[in-house]
Amino acid sequence: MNTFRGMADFKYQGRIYYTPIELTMTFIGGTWKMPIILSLRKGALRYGELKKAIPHITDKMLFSQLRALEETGMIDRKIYKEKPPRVAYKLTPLGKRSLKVIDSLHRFGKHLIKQKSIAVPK
Amino acid sequence: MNTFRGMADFKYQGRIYYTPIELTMTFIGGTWKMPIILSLRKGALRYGELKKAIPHITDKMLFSQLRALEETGMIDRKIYKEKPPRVAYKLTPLGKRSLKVIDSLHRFGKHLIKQKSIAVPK
DNA sequence: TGCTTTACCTACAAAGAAGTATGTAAAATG
DNA sequence: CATTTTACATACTTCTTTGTAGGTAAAGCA
Repeated sequence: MNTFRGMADFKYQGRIYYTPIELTMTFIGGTWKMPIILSLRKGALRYGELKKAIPHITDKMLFSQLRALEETGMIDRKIYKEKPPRVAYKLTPLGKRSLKVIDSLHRFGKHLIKQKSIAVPK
Repeated sequence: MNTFRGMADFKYQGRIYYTPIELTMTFIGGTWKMPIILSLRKGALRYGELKKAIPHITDKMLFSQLRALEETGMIDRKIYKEKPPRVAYKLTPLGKRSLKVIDSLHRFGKHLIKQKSIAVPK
């Protein structure tokens, strides 16, 4: 059986990657990162607005994925020092660039829906 | 807290999906499906050839992901009734279509490598 | 007849991602 | 001064994915 572990292609933040695709998935993979990025495509949103924009997300996932997206430089977190302290999240240039990729995944999904004759309400 | 579970957007093979992107990830997501698809882009390969083409994959993952890709119609499995029984895997038209998407993910990864100044050997 | 090759296949364990439930601080509001 | 709202934060559990470590069947070869 295959137990060989060869040389990694590259490292990022202590993790080993064998292909650029694996790296991409660290930035936009998982259930919630892409929905968050898509929600921000028209401009900055507050925490509560994101929660409304993404119907099924829990606080835990929203907050942890926002932190993850911040750490990788996909979104910016801006605190406005107003009377009710206000926080807004927006896409960085890198985040905006990822929209093309996410759109490609979205279009393939729509193609699948047609091809596989999956019923979509509305 | 958010315990609301609303209406699903659509169903496929008993699973619930809220966006076309989620559906796409069922077809090409996970660690190994995209490397397998990329390995087949130049033409059909046998099981053993795929194993050589994808250095770090185990038998378990190669075989289970080949089955998954077959089930979703991304690849075809052809058995040649020759003296040493021979099996070849190749992309279906749907599998070929996914190459565009995978390429988009690949290019974004390369962009990240440049942007984040990640060292890549060779 | 025993050994090798090809193409699988499975039980079990470990690791990682996501969900459940609950808590908190600071300011506005009644 | 008690209550509500906003924006988080964490402990714990469950679910899913991946890895480890084996095994098998069929045919050809020595």
